[in-house]
Amino acid sequence: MENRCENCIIRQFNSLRALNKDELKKVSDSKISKKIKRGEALFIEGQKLDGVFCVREGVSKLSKLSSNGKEQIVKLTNRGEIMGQRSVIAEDFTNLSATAINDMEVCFIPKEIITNTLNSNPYFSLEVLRHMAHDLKEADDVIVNMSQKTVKQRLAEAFVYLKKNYGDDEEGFLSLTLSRDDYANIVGAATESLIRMISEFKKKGLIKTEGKKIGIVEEETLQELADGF
Amino acid sequence: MENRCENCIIRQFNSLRALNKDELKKVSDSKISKKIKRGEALFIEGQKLDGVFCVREGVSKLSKLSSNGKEQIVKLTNRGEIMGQRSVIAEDFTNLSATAINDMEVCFIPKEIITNTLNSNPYFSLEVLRHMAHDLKEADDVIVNMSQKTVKQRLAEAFVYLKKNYGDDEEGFLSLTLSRDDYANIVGAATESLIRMISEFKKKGLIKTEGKKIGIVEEETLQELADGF
DNA sequence: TGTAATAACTGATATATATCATATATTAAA
DNA sequence: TTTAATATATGATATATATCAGTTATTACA
Repeated sequence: MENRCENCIIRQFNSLRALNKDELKKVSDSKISKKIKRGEALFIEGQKLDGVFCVREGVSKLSKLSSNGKEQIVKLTNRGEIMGQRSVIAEDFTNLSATAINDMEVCFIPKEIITNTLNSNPYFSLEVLRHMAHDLKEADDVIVNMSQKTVKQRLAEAFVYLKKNYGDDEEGFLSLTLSRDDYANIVGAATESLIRMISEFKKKGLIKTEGKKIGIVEEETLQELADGF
Repeated sequence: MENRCENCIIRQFNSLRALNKDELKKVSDSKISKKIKRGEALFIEGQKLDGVFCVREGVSKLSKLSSNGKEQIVKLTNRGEIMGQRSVIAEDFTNLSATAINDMEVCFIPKEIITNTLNSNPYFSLEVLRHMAHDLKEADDVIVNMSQKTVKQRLAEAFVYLKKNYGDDEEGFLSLTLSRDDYANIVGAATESLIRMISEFKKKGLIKTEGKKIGIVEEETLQELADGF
Protein backbone atom coordinates (compact mmCIF):
# COMPACT_ATOMS: atom_id res chain seq x y z
CA MET A 1 0.00 0.00 0.00
CA GLU A 2 2.15 2.77 -1.20
CA ASN A 3 -0.16 5.62 -2.01
CA ARG A 4 -2.11 5.94 1.21
CA CYS A 5 -2.83 9.43 2.46
CA GLU A 6 -1.26 8.42 5.75
CA ASN A 7 2.12 8.24 4.00
CA CYS A 8 1.61 11.19 1.70
CA ILE A 9 3.82 14.15 2.51
CA ILE A 10 1.66 16.46 0.43
CA ARG A 11 -1.04 16.65 3.06
CA GLN A 12 1.35 18.47 5.39
CA PHE A 13 0.99 21.48 3.11
CA ASN A 14 -2.76 21.70 3.20
CA SER A 15 -5.72 21.59 5.53
CA LEU A 16 -5.79 17.78 5.56
CA ARG A 17 -3.07 17.86 8.17
CA ALA A 18 -5.74 18.74 10.72
CA LEU A 19 -7.36 15.32 10.29
CA ASN A 20 -6.98 12.62 12.91
CA LYS A 21 -6.05 9.02 12.03
CA ASP A 22 -9.59 7.81 11.61
CA GLU A 23 -10.59 10.68 9.41
CA LEU A 24 -7.47 10.30 7.34
CA LYS A 25 -8.15 6.61 6.89
CA LYS A 26 -11.62 7.37 5.61
CA VAL A 27 -10.24 9.88 3.15
CA SER A 28 -7.64 7.44 1.99
CA ASP A 29 -10.18 4.65 1.52
CA SER A 30 -12.47 6.72 -0.61
CA LYS A 31 -10.05 8.87 -2.57
CA ILE A 32 -9.42 8.24 -6.24
CA SER A 33 -6.03 8.97 -7.80
CA LYS A 34 -6.17 10.56 -11.22
CA LYS A 35 -3.67 11.58 -13.82
CA ILE A 36 -4.53 14.70 -15.77
CA LYS A 37 -2.68 15.42 -18.99
CA ARG A 38 -1.40 18.87 -19.82
CA GLY A 39 -4.25 20.91 -21.31
CA GLU A 40 -6.99 18.75 -19.84
CA ALA A 41 -9.58 20.23 -17.49
CA LEU A 42 -10.07 19.14 -13.88
CA PHE A 43 -13.40 20.91 -13.86
CA ILE A 44 -15.08 23.67 -15.76
CA GLU A 45 -16.92 26.83 -14.81
CA GLY A 46 -20.52 26.28 -13.81
CA GLN A 47 -20.09 22.63 -12.98
CA LYS A 48 -21.22 21.15 -9.69
CA LEU A 49 -18.38 19.36 -7.94
CA ASP A 50 -18.95 16.20 -5.97
CA GLY A 51 -15.59 16.43 -4.32
CA VAL A 52 -12.30 18.25 -4.05
CA PHE A 53 -8.91 17.67 -5.63
CA CYS A 54 -5.66 17.38 -3.72
CA VAL A 55 -2.76 18.23 -6.01
CA ARG A 56 0.14 15.79 -5.70
CA GLU A 57 2.03 16.92 -8.74
CA GLY A 58 1.78 19.52 -11.47
CA VAL A 59 0.35 22.98 -11.85
CA SER A 60 -3.05 24.13 -12.98
CA LYS A 61 -4.65 27.44 -13.83
CA LEU A 62 -7.95 28.66 -12.42
CA SER A 63 -9.62 30.79 -15.02
CA LYS A 64 -12.83 32.24 -16.34
CA LEU A 65 -13.94 32.72 -19.91
CA SER A 66 -15.71 35.87 -21.00
CA SER A 67 -18.47 36.03 -23.58
CA ASN A 68 -16.04 37.36 -26.21
CA GLY A 69 -13.84 34.31 -25.74
CA LYS A 70 -11.10 35.96 -23.69
CA GLU A 71 -9.79 34.00 -20.73
CA GLN A 72 -8.70 35.52 -17.43
CA ILE A 73 -6.44 33.45 -15.19
CA VAL A 74 -7.26 34.22 -11.59
CA LYS A 75 -4.73 31.98 -9.88
CA LEU A 76 -2.15 29.29 -10.47
CA THR A 77 -2.32 26.39 -8.06
CA ASN A 78 0.65 24.96 -6.26
CA ARG A 79 1.64 21.46 -5.34
CA GLY A 80 -0.18 20.45 -2.19
CA GLU A 81 -3.17 22.67 -2.70
CA ILE A 82 -6.76 21.57 -2.38
CA MET A 83 -8.93 22.63 -5.29
CA GLY A 84 -12.66 22.98 -5.51
CA GLN A 85 -13.26 23.57 -1.81
CA ARG A 86 -14.97 26.90 -2.32
CA SER A 87 -17.58 25.32 -4.49
CA VAL A 88 -18.08 22.28 -2.24
CA ILE A 89 -18.35 24.37 0.92
CA ALA A 90 -20.75 26.91 -0.54
CA GLU A 91 -22.67 24.05 -2.19
CA ASP A 92 -22.41 26.11 -5.28
CA PHE A 93 -21.44 25.76 -8.91
CA THR A 94 -17.76 26.33 -9.62
CA ASN A 95 -17.10 29.90 -10.64
CA LEU A 96 -13.83 29.01 -12.31
CA SER A 97 -12.41 26.38 -14.62
CA ALA A 98 -9.30 24.44 -13.67
CA THR A 99 -6.97 23.34 -16.45
CA ALA A 100 -3.70 21.44 -16.15
CA ILE A 101 -0.70 23.48 -17.28
CA ASN A 102 1.58 20.47 -17.14
CA ASP A 103 0.90 16.82 -16.44
CA MET A 104 -0.77 16.45 -13.07
CA GLU A 105 -1.36 13.83 -10.46
CA VAL A 106 -4.29 14.56 -8.20
CA CYS A 107 -6.42 12.75 -5.66
CA PHE A 108 -10.16 13.20 -5.84
CA ILE A 109 -11.86 13.22 -2.44
CA PRO A 110 -15.66 12.86 -2.36
CA LYS A 111 -17.45 15.80 -0.86
CA GLU A 112 -19.30 13.80 1.82
CA ILE A 113 -16.03 13.09 3.56
CA ILE A 114 -15.10 16.74 3.44
CA THR A 115 -18.43 18.07 4.69
CA ASN A 116 -18.70 15.45 7.41
CA THR A 117 -15.26 16.29 8.67
CA LEU A 118 -16.01 20.00 8.54
CA ASN A 119 -19.03 19.39 10.74
CA SER A 120 -17.21 17.31 13.28
CA ASN A 121 -13.63 18.53 13.41
CA PRO A 122 -13.32 22.25 14.19
CA TYR A 123 -9.56 22.15 13.65
CA PHE A 124 -10.09 21.05 10.10
CA SER A 125 -12.64 23.82 9.52
CA LEU A 126 -10.22 26.29 10.97
CA GLU A 127 -7.44 25.10 8.71
CA VAL A 128 -9.64 25.36 5.66
CA LEU A 129 -10.72 28.77 6.86
CA ARG A 130 -7.10 29.90 7.15
CA HIS A 131 -6.34 28.76 3.64
CA MET A 132 -9.39 30.49 2.29
CA ALA A 133 -8.49 33.65 4.19
CA HIS A 134 -5.13 33.51 2.46
CA ASP A 135 -6.74 33.04 -0.95
CA LEU A 136 -9.06 35.95 -0.30
CA LYS A 137 -6.18 38.22 0.59
CA GLU A 138 -4.36 37.24 -2.58
CA ALA A 139 -7.49 37.85 -4.63
CA ASP A 140 -7.83 41.32 -3.11
CA ASP A 141 -4.23 42.03 -4.05
CA VAL A 142 -4.86 40.93 -7.61
CA ILE A 143 -7.85 43.28 -7.84
CA VAL A 144 -5.74 46.20 -6.71
CA ASN A 145 -2.93 45.28 -9.08
CA MET A 146 -5.34 45.02 -11.95
CA SER A 147 -6.56 48.53 -11.45
CA GLN A 148 -3.46 50.32 -10.29
CA LYS A 149 -0.60 48.74 -12.17
CA THR A 150 0.23 48.81 -15.84
CA VAL A 151 0.45 45.63 -17.87
CA LYS A 152 4.21 46.02 -17.84
CA GLN A 153 4.28 46.12 -14.06
CA ARG A 154 2.01 43.12 -13.79
CA LEU A 155 4.18 41.16 -16.20
CA ALA A 156 7.31 41.97 -14.23
CA GLU A 157 5.51 40.89 -11.11
CA ALA A 158 4.37 37.65 -12.73
CA PHE A 159 7.95 36.77 -13.68
CA VAL A 160 9.21 37.35 -10.15
CA TYR A 161 6.30 35.36 -8.78
CA LEU A 162 6.91 32.42 -11.09
CA LYS A 163 10.58 32.30 -10.19
CA LYS A 164 9.85 32.51 -6.46
CA ASN A 165 7.11 29.90 -6.50
CA TYR A 166 8.22 27.38 -9.07
CA GLY A 167 11.96 28.01 -9.33
CA ASP A 168 14.19 27.65 -12.36
CA ASP A 169 16.37 25.01 -13.99
CA GLU A 170 20.18 24.71 -14.25
CA GLU A 171 20.25 26.99 -17.26
CA GLY A 172 18.27 29.67 -15.46
CA PHE A 173 14.97 29.17 -17.23
CA LEU A 174 11.71 29.16 -15.31
CA SER A 175 10.68 25.63 -14.39
CA LEU A 176 7.07 26.41 -15.16
CA THR A 177 6.77 27.05 -18.87
CA LEU A 178 3.69 28.99 -19.86
CA SER A 179 2.47 29.88 -23.32
CA ARG A 180 2.46 33.53 -24.34
CA ASP A 181 -1.29 33.20 -24.31
CA ASP A 182 -1.28 32.12 -20.68
CA TYR A 183 0.95 35.02 -19.76
CA ALA A 184 -1.47 37.38 -21.48
CA ASN A 185 -4.35 35.84 -19.57
CA ILE A 186 -2.58 36.18 -16.26
CA VAL A 187 -1.72 39.84 -16.63
CA GLY A 188 -4.95 40.61 -18.46
CA ALA A 189 -3.68 41.87 -21.78
CA ALA A 190 -3.90 41.07 -25.47
CA THR A 191 -1.47 38.34 -26.52
CA GLU A 192 0.25 40.61 -29.06
CA SER A 193 0.76 43.34 -26.47
CA LEU A 194 2.23 40.84 -24.11
CA ILE A 195 4.62 39.41 -26.69
CA ARG A 196 5.81 42.92 -27.40
CA MET A 197 6.58 43.45 -23.75
CA ILE A 198 8.47 40.19 -23.55
CA SER A 199 10.56 41.40 -26.49
CA GLU A 200 11.12 44.70 -24.73
CA PHE A 201 12.17 43.05 -21.46
CA LYS A 202 14.51 40.84 -23.45
CA LYS A 203 16.02 43.79 -25.30
CA LYS A 204 16.66 45.49 -21.96
CA GLY A 205 18.36 42.35 -20.64
CA LEU A 206 15.84 41.74 -17.88
CA ILE A 207 14.95 38.29 -19.15
CA LYS A 208 16.20 35.79 -21.71
CA THR A 209 14.16 33.49 -23.91
CA GLU A 210 14.63 30.27 -25.81
CA GLY A 211 11.49 29.31 -27.66
CA LYS A 212 8.71 29.25 -25.10
CA LYS A 213 11.16 29.14 -22.21
CA ILE A 214 11.83 32.32 -20.29
CA GLY A 215 14.68 32.97 -17.90
CA ILE A 216 14.77 35.70 -15.28
CA VAL A 217 18.04 37.62 -15.58
CA GLU A 218 17.56 40.78 -13.55
CA GLU A 219 15.19 39.76 -10.78
CA GLU A 220 15.71 42.88 -8.70
CA THR A 221 15.14 45.25 -11.58
CA LEU A 222 11.97 43.36 -12.44
CA GLN A 223 10.82 43.65 -8.84
CA GLU A 224 11.49 47.39 -8.89
CA LEU A 225 9.62 47.71 -12.15
CA ALA A 226 6.70 45.84 -10.62
CA ASP A 227 6.76 48.21 -7.64
CA GLY A 228 6.66 51.17 -9.94
CA PHE A 229 10.18 52.47 -10.56
CA MET B 1 -31.25 45.90 28.36
CA GLU B 2 -32.07 46.90 24.85
CA ASN B 3 -29.01 46.35 22.79
CA ARG B 4 -28.15 42.77 23.66
CA CYS B 5 -27.03 40.52 20.81
CA GLU B 6 -29.76 38.11 21.85
CA ASN B 7 -32.33 40.65 20.69
CA CYS B 8 -30.41 41.92 17.68
CA ILE B 9 -31.97 40.97 14.36
CA ILE B 10 -28.76 41.81 12.54
CA ARG B 11 -27.07 38.62 13.63
CA GLN B 12 -29.53 36.58 11.59
CA PHE B 13 -27.74 37.85 8.53
CA ASN B 14 -24.25 36.79 9.48
CA SER B 15 -22.32 33.88 10.90
CA LEU B 16 -23.20 34.77 14.49
CA ARG B 17 -26.50 33.01 14.01
CA ALA B 18 -24.62 29.73 14.45
CA LEU B 19 -23.86 30.60 18.08
CA ASN B 20 -25.71 28.92 20.93
CA LYS B 21 -27.19 30.86 23.85
CA ASP B 22 -24.10 30.67 26.04
CA GLU B 23 -21.79 31.78 23.27
CA LEU B 24 -24.07 34.60 22.31
CA LYS B 25 -24.23 35.76 25.90
CA LYS B 26 -20.43 35.91 26.02
CA VAL B 27 -20.32 37.92 22.82
CA SER B 28 -22.95 40.29 24.12
CA ASP B 29 -21.17 40.78 27.45
CA SER B 30 -17.88 41.70 25.84
CA LYS B 31 -18.96 43.58 22.74
CA ILE B 32 -18.55 47.33 22.53
CA SER B 33 -20.98 49.46 20.53
CA LYS B 34 -19.37 52.20 18.49
CA LYS B 35 -20.60 54.99 16.33
CA ILE B 36 -18.43 55.82 13.33
CA LYS B 37 -18.93 59.10 11.53
CA ARG B 38 -18.98 59.35 7.75
CA GLY B 39 -15.41 59.51 6.50
CA GLU B 40 -13.88 57.98 9.62
CA ALA B 41 -11.88 54.76 9.45
CA LEU B 42 -12.83 51.55 11.22
CA PHE B 43 -9.34 50.26 10.62
CA ILE B 44 -6.53 50.91 8.22
CA GLU B 45 -4.37 48.74 5.99
CA GLY B 46 -1.50 47.06 7.81
CA GLN B 47 -3.06 47.31 11.24
CA LYS B 48 -3.43 44.33 13.55
CA LEU B 49 -7.02 43.85 14.63
CA ASP B 50 -7.91 42.64 18.09
CA GLY B 51 -11.44 41.90 17.12
CA VAL B 52 -14.09 42.03 14.43
CA PHE B 53 -16.85 44.50 13.66
CA CYS B 54 -20.49 43.61 13.24
CA VAL B 55 -22.23 46.25 11.16
CA ARG B 56 -25.60 47.30 12.59
CA GLU B 57 -26.09 50.34 10.43
CA GLY B 58 -24.33 52.20 7.62
CA VAL B 59 -22.07 51.29 4.75
CA SER B 60 -18.30 51.19 4.54
CA LYS B 61 -15.76 50.74 1.79
CA LEU B 62 -12.87 48.29 1.91
CA SER B 63 -10.00 49.77 -0.01
CA LYS B 64 -6.29 49.82 -0.60
CA LEU B 65 -4.05 52.76 -1.30
CA SER B 66 -1.29 52.53 -3.89
CA SER B 67 2.08 54.22 -3.63
CA ASN B 68 1.00 56.93 -6.09
CA GLY B 69 -1.90 57.83 -3.84
CA LYS B 70 -4.63 56.17 -5.86
CA GLU B 71 -7.24 54.22 -3.93
CA GLN B 72 -8.92 51.03 -5.11
CA ILE B 73 -12.18 50.03 -3.51
CA VAL B 74 -12.40 46.26 -3.34
CA LYS B 75 -15.80 45.87 -1.75
CA LEU B 76 -18.64 47.75 -0.12
CA THR B 77 -19.96 46.20 3.05
CA ASN B 78 -23.62 45.62 3.76
CA ARG B 79 -25.68 45.90 6.89
CA GLY B 80 -25.23 42.77 8.95
CA GLU B 81 -21.79 41.94 7.70
CA ILE B 82 -18.88 41.01 9.89
CA MET B 83 -15.70 42.92 9.07
CA GLY B 84 -12.13 42.08 9.87
CA GLN B 85 -12.60 38.33 10.16
CA ARG B 86 -10.06 37.54 7.48
CA SER B 87 -7.36 39.29 9.41
CA VAL B 88 -8.37 37.83 12.79
CA ILE B 89 -8.58 34.30 11.45
CA ALA B 90 -5.30 34.41 9.58
CA GLU B 91 -3.73 36.19 12.57
CA ASP B 92 -2.51 38.63 10.02
CA PHE B 93 -2.34 42.36 9.44
CA THR B 94 -5.33 43.81 7.64
CA ASN B 95 -4.73 44.02 3.91
CA LEU B 96 -7.42 46.63 3.42
CA SER B 97 -8.65 49.80 5.06
CA ALA B 98 -12.29 50.19 6.07
CA THR B 99 -13.83 53.65 5.91
CA ALA B 100 -17.38 54.68 6.71
CA ILE B 101 -19.28 55.98 3.69
CA ASN B 102 -22.14 57.19 5.82
CA ASP B 103 -22.64 57.29 9.58
CA MET B 104 -22.26 53.81 11.00
CA GLU B 105 -23.20 51.88 14.08
CA VAL B 106 -21.03 48.85 14.69
CA CYS B 107 -20.35 46.41 17.47
CA PHE B 108 -16.75 45.51 18.18
CA ILE B 109 -16.27 41.90 19.26
CA PRO B 110 -12.89 40.96 20.82
CA LYS B 111 -10.99 38.35 18.86
CA GLU B 112 -10.64 35.89 21.77
CA ILE B 113 -14.37 35.27 21.72
CA ILE B 114 -14.27 34.68 18.00
CA THR B 115 -11.27 32.34 18.00
CA ASN B 116 -12.54 30.40 21.01
CA THR B 117 -15.88 29.87 19.38
CA LEU B 118 -14.22 28.87 16.11
CA ASN B 119 -12.31 26.20 18.00
CA SER B 120 -15.30 24.81 19.81
CA ASN B 121 -18.30 25.27 17.56
CA PRO B 122 -17.91 23.67 14.13
CA TYR B 123 -21.21 25.15 12.95
CA PHE B 124 -19.88 28.61 13.56
CA SER B 125 -16.66 27.80 11.67
CA LEU B 126 -18.71 26.44 8.84
CA GLU B 127 -20.87 29.56 8.71
CA VAL B 128 -17.81 31.78 8.64
CA LEU B 129 -16.37 29.52 5.98
CA ARG B 130 -19.48 29.87 3.83
CA HIS B 131 -19.36 33.63 4.07
CA MET B 132 -15.71 33.69 3.17
CA ALA B 133 -16.34 31.34 0.26
CA HIS B 134 -18.90 33.82 -0.94
CA ASP B 135 -16.49 36.73 -0.58
CA LEU B 136 -13.84 34.80 -2.47
CA LYS B 137 -16.19 34.13 -5.34
CA GLU B 138 -17.11 37.79 -5.52
CA ALA B 139 -13.46 38.77 -5.47
CA ASP B 140 -12.77 36.38 -8.36
CA ASP B 141 -15.60 37.96 -10.29
CA VAL B 142 -14.17 41.41 -9.69
CA ILE B 143 -10.78 40.29 -10.99
CA VAL B 144 -12.34 39.02 -14.17
CA ASN B 145 -14.42 42.18 -14.61
CA MET B 146 -11.37 44.33 -14.10
CA SER B 147 -9.53 42.65 -16.91
CA GLN B 148 -12.31 41.88 -19.33
CA LYS B 149 -14.74 44.76 -19.09
CA THR B 150 -14.34 48.38 -20.05
CA VAL B 151 -14.69 51.15 -17.50
CA LYS B 152 -18.06 51.96 -19.02
CA GLN B 153 -19.29 48.42 -18.48
CA ARG B 154 -18.02 48.37 -14.93
CA LEU B 155 -19.74 51.66 -14.16
CA ALA B 156 -23.03 50.40 -15.57
CA GLU B 157 -22.63 47.30 -13.44
CA ALA B 158 -21.87 49.38 -10.35
CA PHE B 159 -25.07 51.39 -10.80
CA VAL B 160 -27.18 48.26 -11.11
CA TYR B 161 -25.43 46.75 -8.12
CA LEU B 162 -25.99 49.82 -5.96
CA LYS B 163 -29.66 49.93 -6.83
CA LYS B 164 -30.11 46.21 -6.16
CA ASN B 165 -28.24 46.24 -2.87
CA TYR B 166 -29.07 49.57 -1.30
CA GLY B 167 -32.25 50.58 -3.09
CA ASP B 168 -33.42 54.07 -3.97
CA ASP B 169 -35.57 56.82 -2.45
CA GLU B 170 -39.04 58.09 -3.40
CA GLU B 171 -37.61 60.36 -6.07
CA GLY B 172 -35.71 57.50 -7.65
CA PHE B 173 -32.22 58.42 -6.49
CA LEU B 174 -29.86 55.79 -5.14
CA SER B 175 -30.07 55.59 -1.35
CA LEU B 176 -26.33 55.21 -1.10
CA THR B 177 -24.74 58.42 -2.26
CA LEU B 178 -21.13 58.07 -3.29
CA SER B 179 -18.70 60.77 -4.35
CA ARG B 180 -17.48 60.76 -7.94
CA ASP B 181 -14.13 59.88 -6.47
CA ASP B 182 -15.54 56.79 -4.80
CA TYR B 183 -17.16 55.73 -8.07
CA ALA B 184 -13.83 56.14 -9.80
CA ASN B 185 -12.15 54.03 -7.14
CA ILE B 186 -14.74 51.29 -7.45
CA VAL B 187 -14.51 50.92 -11.20
CA GLY B 188 -10.78 51.61 -11.22
CA ALA B 189 -10.58 54.70 -13.40
CA ALA B 190 -9.42 58.30 -13.22
CA THR B 191 -11.99 60.58 -11.60
CA GLU B 192 -12.22 62.81 -14.70
CA SER B 193 -12.83 59.81 -16.95
CA LEU B 194 -15.54 58.62 -14.65
CA ILE B 195 -17.27 62.00 -14.49
CA ARG B 196 -17.27 62.07 -18.27
CA MET B 197 -19.00 58.72 -18.38
CA ILE B 198 -21.60 59.83 -15.88
CA SER B 199 -22.29 62.80 -18.17
CA GLU B 200 -22.55 60.45 -21.12
CA PHE B 201 -24.95 58.09 -19.33
CA LYS B 202 -27.01 61.10 -18.32
CA LYS B 203 -27.07 62.43 -21.87
CA LYS B 204 -28.30 59.06 -23.08
CA GLY B 205 -31.04 59.07 -20.44
CA LEU B 206 -29.75 56.02 -18.61
CA ILE B 207 -29.38 57.87 -15.34
CA LYS B 208 -30.35 61.22 -13.83
CA THR B 209 -28.34 63.35 -11.43
CA GLU B 210 -28.96 66.08 -8.92
CA GLY B 211 -25.75 67.27 -7.34
CA LYS B 212 -24.01 64.19 -5.97
CA LYS B 213 -27.17 62.12 -6.15
CA ILE B 214 -27.62 59.66 -8.98
CA GLY B 215 -30.81 57.99 -10.06
CA ILE B 216 -31.07 54.87 -12.18
CA VAL B 217 -33.49 55.47 -15.04
CA GLU B 218 -32.91 52.64 -17.49
CA GLU B 219 -31.86 49.73 -15.33
CA GLU B 220 -32.23 47.11 -18.02
CA THR B 221 -30.24 49.05 -20.56
CA LEU B 222 -27.51 49.54 -17.98
CA GLN B 223 -27.52 45.82 -17.28
CA GLU B 224 -27.22 45.08 -20.98
CA LEU B 225 -24.40 47.58 -21.27
CA ALA B 226 -22.65 45.87 -18.34
CA ASP B 227 -23.05 42.52 -20.06
CA GLY B 228 -21.51 43.88 -23.22
CA PHE B 229 -24.22 45.04 -25.59
C1' DT C 1 9.65 13.09 -42.87
C1' DG C 2 6.90 16.35 -44.83
C1' DT C 3 2.87 19.13 -44.38
C1' DA C 4 -0.72 21.20 -41.85
C1' DA C 5 -1.90 23.52 -37.80
C1' DT C 6 -0.70 26.30 -34.15
C1' DA C 7 2.10 29.57 -31.61
C1' DA C 8 5.29 33.34 -31.60
C1' DC C 9 6.46 37.57 -33.43
C1' DT C 10 6.35 42.39 -35.75
C1' DG C 11 4.27 46.48 -37.85
C1' DA C 12 0.55 49.92 -38.63
C1' DT C 13 -3.30 51.89 -36.88
C1' DA C 14 -7.34 52.62 -33.83
C1' DT C 15 -9.24 53.47 -29.37
C1' DA C 16 -10.06 53.78 -24.54
C1' DT C 17 -8.53 56.00 -20.86
C1' DA C 18 -5.13 59.04 -18.29
C1' DT C 19 -3.27 63.40 -17.63
C1' DC C 20 -3.04 68.32 -17.49
C1' DA C 21 -5.39 72.58 -17.46
C1' DT C 22 -9.07 75.32 -16.20
C1' DA C 23 -13.98 76.60 -15.07
C1' DT C 24 -17.93 76.24 -12.21
C1' DA C 25 -20.62 74.58 -8.54
C1' DT C 26 -21.04 73.07 -3.83
C1' DT C 27 -19.81 72.65 0.85
C1' DA C 28 -17.31 74.06 4.99
C1' DA C 29 -15.53 77.52 7.82
C1' DA C 30 -14.34 82.14 9.54
C1' DT D 1 -22.69 86.25 4.67
C1' DT D 2 -18.31 86.11 2.51
C1' DT D 3 -14.31 83.60 1.69
C1' DA D 4 -11.76 79.55 1.33
C1' DA D 5 -11.65 74.80 0.31
C1' DT D 6 -13.27 71.03 -2.02
C1' DA D 7 -15.93 68.49 -5.53
C1' DT D 8 -17.79 68.42 -10.02
C1' DA D 9 -17.43 69.28 -14.78
C1' DT D 10 -15.43 69.88 -19.49
C1' DG D 11 -11.81 70.45 -23.06
C1' DA D 12 -7.28 69.38 -25.26
C1' DT D 13 -3.78 66.29 -25.56
C1' DA D 14 -0.83 62.27 -24.45
C1' DT D 15 -0.26 57.44 -23.87
C1' DA D 16 -0.94 52.65 -23.04
C1' DT D 17 -2.95 49.01 -24.94
C1' DA D 18 -6.10 46.68 -28.38
C1' DT D 19 -6.97 45.38 -32.90
C1' DC D 20 -6.05 44.02 -37.55
C1' DA D 21 -2.91 42.23 -40.86
C1' DG D 22 0.75 39.65 -42.05
C1' DT D 23 5.38 36.81 -41.37
C1' DT D 24 8.21 33.41 -39.33
C1' DA D 25 9.03 29.73 -36.20
C1' DT D 26 7.35 25.46 -33.69
C1' DT D 27 4.82 21.69 -32.84
C1' DA D 28 1.67 18.02 -34.03
C1' DC D 29 0.30 14.56 -36.88
C1' DA D 30 -0.73 11.73 -40.99
